[in-house]
Amino acid sequence: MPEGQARFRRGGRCHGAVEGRHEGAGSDFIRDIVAADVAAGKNGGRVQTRFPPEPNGYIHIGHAKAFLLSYGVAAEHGGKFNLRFDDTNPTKEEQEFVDGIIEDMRWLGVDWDDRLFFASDYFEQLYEWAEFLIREGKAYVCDLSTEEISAYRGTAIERGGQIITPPGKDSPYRNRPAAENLGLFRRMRAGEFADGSRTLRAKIDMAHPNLNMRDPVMYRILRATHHRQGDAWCIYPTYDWAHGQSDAIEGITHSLCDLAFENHRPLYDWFLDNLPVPHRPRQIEFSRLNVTHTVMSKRKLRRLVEEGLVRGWDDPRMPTLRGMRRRGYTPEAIRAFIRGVGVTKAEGMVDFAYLEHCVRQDLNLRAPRAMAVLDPVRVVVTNYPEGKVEWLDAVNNPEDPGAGTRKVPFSRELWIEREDFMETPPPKFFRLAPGREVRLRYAYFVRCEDVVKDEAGNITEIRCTYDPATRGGDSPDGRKVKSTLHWVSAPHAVDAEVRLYDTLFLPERPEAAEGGDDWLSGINPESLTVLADCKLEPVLDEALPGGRFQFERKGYFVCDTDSVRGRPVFNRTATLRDTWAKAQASE
RNA sequence: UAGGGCGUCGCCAAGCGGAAAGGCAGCGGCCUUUGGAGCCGCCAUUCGGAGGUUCGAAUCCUCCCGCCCUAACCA
Repeated sequence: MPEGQARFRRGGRCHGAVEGRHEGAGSDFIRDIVAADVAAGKNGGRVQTRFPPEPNGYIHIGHAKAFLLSYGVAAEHGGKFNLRFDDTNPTKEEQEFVDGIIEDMRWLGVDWDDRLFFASDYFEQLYEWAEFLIREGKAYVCDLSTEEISAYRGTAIERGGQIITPPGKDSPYRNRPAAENLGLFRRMRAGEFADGSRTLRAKIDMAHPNLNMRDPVMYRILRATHHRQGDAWCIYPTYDWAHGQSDAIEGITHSLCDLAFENHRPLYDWFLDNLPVPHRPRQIEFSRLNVTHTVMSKRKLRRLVEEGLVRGWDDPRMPTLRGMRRRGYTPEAIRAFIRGVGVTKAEGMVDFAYLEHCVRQDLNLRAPRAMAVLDPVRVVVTNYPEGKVEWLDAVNNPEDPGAGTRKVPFSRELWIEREDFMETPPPKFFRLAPGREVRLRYAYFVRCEDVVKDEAGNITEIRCTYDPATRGGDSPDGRKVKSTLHWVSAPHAVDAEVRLYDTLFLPERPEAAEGGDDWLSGINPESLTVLADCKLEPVLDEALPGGRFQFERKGYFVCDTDSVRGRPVFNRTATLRDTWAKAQASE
């Protein structure tokens, strides 16, 4: 089990302070089914699951829900988890994505030992089983075109404003003798026919109410170089024909997939029932994950990448695992999020705020703090000696005493956040203002004495005096200040670029936009803000890409791979909760 | 239309005939050298709707309504 051991089972409602949801995987209808199967001794009490990604793109947080579920279910029963690439369509699949998916899954802490498989490894077995079905009179070679197959299947048509679903019609090739089918099928494999000219179809029931059962296609002729098989094949199995049998070959006991395949389950079962398979897997469907303000289909994500709407699959705004990694999300936070949303058959849309909550909760405990001024304005401490520098003690993480302390340089000239000063402050503004005293974190109390402006009226400098008796930030006379500001010593500041992110889409449900490409119109033009003139305290110059910090009062940030020595780049993972900003926004 | 699913607080989600858990969001307050964190409190007389069965229903039955999926030689 990846995290924690406690299981929170049905009927075992937790009475203590810690509820199961936070400690273990919790329970859900799938775990209940699996537990019942184990209890009933099915499969000899064995549990084996799999995750079958198609290597045609990078995986996203929705895929994480799927493989974390399958991985978790197996782990909870001491079972096995397989990674199997579903590479049955050579025209769309690439090695690059195989490598990327493996990397992303490992990052999330998933382990499959030596059980890395490819559906293409089973092509020969699948072929043999296809011949078996032909000999049994349960599959036939069909010469109908795509359009004809669709028409014969009984595709829905509109008649007088009503949609009618006509029954299917048998293909004229449906009753070819087995021997003829066998010959034709072998010639299909041998490459004697043109692409798309024939298919092998299962002979099931053209009147079946479930369209998937109306003689589904098992093989199509397709001359394309496969990323692993090269040009060894010119016929390729369809998903329906490959999937259940691959599960059977691998000894999968519980084949978990999303609701889209619920309609396919009768077919999944039919193949297994009609073949001499070594094992009988069981398919169970659950609802896929949706998160507000983003899109979750590989097709759409690919579109964003290809049209340059984002900077790549690993753009920090993307819901891809590489994007989230670059954004600074931790594997632990993602796992907590997936655990938290649960597993059901109800299709929902999880609030992005919940994802943010999960990262904050994790990072609050682990991220070392540092001071960074994102939008700097100069402060001169007029009564502080010129040239003097003091290295003051700062706590690295108030949530973790073990994180220790560090030294922060203080001097006469400082940077503070432009928004932390107001010449004419509104009633609830606690920060710096003319005549007002505030605390500079870990340093001194300072009082604003004067403001210097340029001819345009912009503030160029805030002049303050400090109280030497408040060194470290405490006043011996018990004097209180209303706020504490973060700051950076100007001569010691590290110049940096900081990238702020907002949701990629403005609407909660971008895909709800009517038809076509309308979902693209929901793109947030301000999803990325680049701050080129930020001032960081010295320790941050030593940050390594991937290093996460809390910039005090500003949020969680991660060092980006674009960083160079002396000019670090940071991505904002998430803001801190900000009740002041909220109060202002509600005015 | 046919077939398959789903409908419990703004968002997730427990609940499985004895009578509405929890988390997120929101709202108050306490505390605070991060307007962060933490802590305390509030937040569904009601479970898509209507009937019915029952001493008792979110849980069982009937009908109705709404939403999603499939109708690729994609997965």
